Amino acid sequence: MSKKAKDITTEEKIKEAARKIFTSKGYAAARTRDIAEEAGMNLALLNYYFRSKEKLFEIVMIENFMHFISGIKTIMYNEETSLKEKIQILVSFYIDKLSAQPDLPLFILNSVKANPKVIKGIFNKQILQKSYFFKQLQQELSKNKNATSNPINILINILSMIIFPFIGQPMINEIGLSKKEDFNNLLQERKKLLPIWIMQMIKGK
Amino acid sequence: MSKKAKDITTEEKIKEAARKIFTSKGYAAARTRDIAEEAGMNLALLNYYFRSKEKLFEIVMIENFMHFISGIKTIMYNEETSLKEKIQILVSFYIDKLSAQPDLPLFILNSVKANPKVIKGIFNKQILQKSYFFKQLQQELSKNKNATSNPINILINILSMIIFPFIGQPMINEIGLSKKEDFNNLLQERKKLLPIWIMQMIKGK
DNA sequence: AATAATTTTAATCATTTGATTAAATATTTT
DNA sequence: AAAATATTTAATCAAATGATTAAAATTATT
Repeated sequence: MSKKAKDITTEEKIKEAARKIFTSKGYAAARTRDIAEEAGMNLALLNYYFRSKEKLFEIVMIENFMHFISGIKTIMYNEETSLKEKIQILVSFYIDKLSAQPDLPLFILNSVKANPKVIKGIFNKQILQKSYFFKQLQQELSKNKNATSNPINILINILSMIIFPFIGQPMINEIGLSKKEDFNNLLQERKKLLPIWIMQMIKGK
Repeated sequence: MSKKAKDITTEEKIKEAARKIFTSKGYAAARTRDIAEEAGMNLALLNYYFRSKEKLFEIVMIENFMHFISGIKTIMYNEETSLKEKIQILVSFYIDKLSAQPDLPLFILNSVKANPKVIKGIFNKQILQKSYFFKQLQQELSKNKNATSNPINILINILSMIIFPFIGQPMINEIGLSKKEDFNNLLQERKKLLPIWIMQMIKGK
């Protein structure tokens, strides 16, 4: 096996293990020994490849975050789709994505809270406001005279209703769900209904 | 100062410091020394009064959680108010409450994820489903034939749209807000609009 | 094949951190 | 006031943890 090829494999194994451990336990509770064990590697390799726990975390966090918002841009900048279609695609895309990685949102929210700087350069006002989605949203809101709603508030509603079920899952399970109707059914229903609810908000009854 | 009176003061000081440190840093990142310093107390008093960091955390977490949902019960069981009024009250009550303690939701969500057992005994299916609010919600949803929405999904939407702005604040600030329109304005607008949006969902356009 | 460079391992370090202890101080009871 | 009880403090412990080191093993270069 060539040097470079091996490099990549080991590095990737560690990063993948780090992603798993950091995402499930959070930065402070994750021990470097957990990560090494998860990766099946010697503890020292962690520092050999990434210098420190903190550096490794930063890399994983930024990759996680970019992974999370990578889809959003392509959807938002598409000039072929209507506002309604964009919302439908966004909802389906993220509900599926987060179903596969349900720990991701809480991890990202905690990370951003602990270190808000990381968002800068990855996502900002410009990217949102230059998007075709934002223009379509503004246009549709302007049609509705009475409810003078800030487009940001609509965006918050979209994100919150997509993301919250995942970060609140343990609570939802305890408070609301019986055995039959499991969490997945709930999500499937939300895939259908969320776009309807959101369009109602935008159109104003 | 009497023995008992002093007891309460010291204990309360530690608990208050613990609440602050745990809520802002999370369990793992909070050091007992931080808490002792915040309380202006000797480190050993922590163990003298609460045996361990974990015990202290449990107490603070349960109190936080109960504090958080204490309001919900009284609002939900009130037979004098309409569904719409309940939602208006719920929204205003929690937006005000969380404005005063914006770290609380993320703390609770992390705690419940780390230890889902704690919810049991504090809140459960029974409490929700026996409430007058739940009956009113079911009744209103049944009027709407086409959208066969689970009442739980409506409840998730209510909670998510109230809570998410607080847990996503650092992200919202970076992505969406310019200097003028600050976070507080956003919240005030949401106080007015959230009940409208929710009622639209329930009535089905 | 011999040498050089890279990667991996086992052992160890230094700090941090939750917890304890024994003595000192303060408070309550008699 | 004396004795008993409770609270507080300073010092210390033991375990956990991030990091380092020097040697061993592996891979690449000549």
